[in-house]
Amino acid sequence: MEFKTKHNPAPPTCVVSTPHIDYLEFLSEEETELLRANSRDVKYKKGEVIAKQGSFASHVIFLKEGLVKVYLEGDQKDLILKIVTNNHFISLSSVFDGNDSFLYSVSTYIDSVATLINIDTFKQIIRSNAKFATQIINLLNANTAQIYGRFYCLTRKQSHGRVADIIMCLSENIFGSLSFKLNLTRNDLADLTGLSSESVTRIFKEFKDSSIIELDNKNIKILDYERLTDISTYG
Amino acid sequence: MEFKTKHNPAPPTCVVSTPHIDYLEFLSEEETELLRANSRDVKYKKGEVIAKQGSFASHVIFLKEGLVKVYLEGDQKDLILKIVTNNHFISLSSVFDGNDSFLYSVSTYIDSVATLINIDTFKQIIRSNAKFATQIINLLNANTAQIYGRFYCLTRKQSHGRVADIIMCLSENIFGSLSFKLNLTRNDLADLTGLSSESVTRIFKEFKDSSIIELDNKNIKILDYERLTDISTYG
DNA sequence: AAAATAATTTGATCTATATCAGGTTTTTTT
DNA sequence: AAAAAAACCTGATATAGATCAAATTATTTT
Repeated sequence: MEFKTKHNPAPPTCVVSTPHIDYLEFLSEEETELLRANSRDVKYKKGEVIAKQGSFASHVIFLKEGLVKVYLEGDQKDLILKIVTNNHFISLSSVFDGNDSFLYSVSTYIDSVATLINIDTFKQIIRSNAKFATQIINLLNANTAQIYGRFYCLTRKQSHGRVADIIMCLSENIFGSLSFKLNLTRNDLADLTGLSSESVTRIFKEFKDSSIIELDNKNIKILDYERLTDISTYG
Repeated sequence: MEFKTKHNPAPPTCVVSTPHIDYLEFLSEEETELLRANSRDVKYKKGEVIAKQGSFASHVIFLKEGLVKVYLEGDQKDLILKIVTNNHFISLSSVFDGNDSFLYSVSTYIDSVATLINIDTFKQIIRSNAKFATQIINLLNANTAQIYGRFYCLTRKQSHGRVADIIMCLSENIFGSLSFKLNLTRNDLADLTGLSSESVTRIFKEFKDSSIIELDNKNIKILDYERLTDISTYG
């Protein structure tokens, strides 16, 4: 029997997959109350912009419900940094002295609810509660690890590997199942993989023709996970 | 007179340009002593590997002297995440519960001295000193902002823009002068820009021919900074 | 249900940049 | 100083994936 050692275990490339966060766990009753008093839940419809790159970040955003993308805008095409699922912080990187503006934009894929937490309150708690600060550091690091993985994927892998990556990441981290109904357009997938929508189409078809996935309109089923992994690492 | 508003000020794409850090400033005498007792300075020669991706991170690395690159290894070509200059932390992202391994490799461009700080000691201080933790969070965020900028550069800009970026970043953040002697090979530059060394050569020549830079062997002088900026944003 | 709109597929072409191969210059070693 | 090795430059060619255009299929609106 072969003993396989996993080296370089690849971080997920589309989504930050930290466990759901009960951020209140590390706070005293007082602190919890303070945070509650300075938070507000806001509903967003599908496609709406929650945060705009460059604008003043007066709050930290926690995604209570929904699914959003976090992306960089620039003179060229947008760059999607990550997808964030419910019960995760979206915008911790703006908790940053001297530059209280959003580094990126955030918009919703589906109807969503976000908790907006006043940034000064949030900072104040970080400055006084080292346990909480440690947790935040851990989250920031998980985020960094994921961004690195995605950075590597988009700069070093070619089209087939990228598409394989995104299929696996959606399956594992968003839908939690080998078969799922994709509520993203080919264009969304193109944005996510950094390819053109035509290329995504073609590669999906190839995967289908070689029975790696089953594909019926928007329904995807992964048939050969191992081959997908191979394509991801070597393609 | 035109009033120019800078929007989307681009973060540096090659290097983390936080001010030099006196990380002891936020520590009590006791803590400073504790840290000192659990730190060690180590000398590295040019080209040596200071940290290896995937290996156990038993310490946090602070670069006291020198110049290093931080890069991801993978099945494809390496990806340089950043350059780190003296008096900066190199490996904060490994201060991360549950995954105490280096996310990346680090190697020196020139002879360097690193302070290796025991990771448990470091974590202990973070957990008990919220001011210090806040500082670390700020550093992590500065790092994140820089990685985003580089991510954007390498995935969205084409060759000319990338070369322009790297020239400007080296000038501003590493050498602090419009003319400098490059102690990096064309291959290093290729790695840094994600291009082939031949492409770097060609683009350097084009920039020279259109008097954007002066180029004599390894000596570079920026003649037309504005044009370089334009190329960076639109090229 | 029909019409209109949007998304997807497919094939043909184009293009930026890599790769390859050769010669030249610079740097290092002897 | 000569020889060897490394780095660099230049032109020719190859290629992955983008773009364009037109046809088909889904979805939304009327």
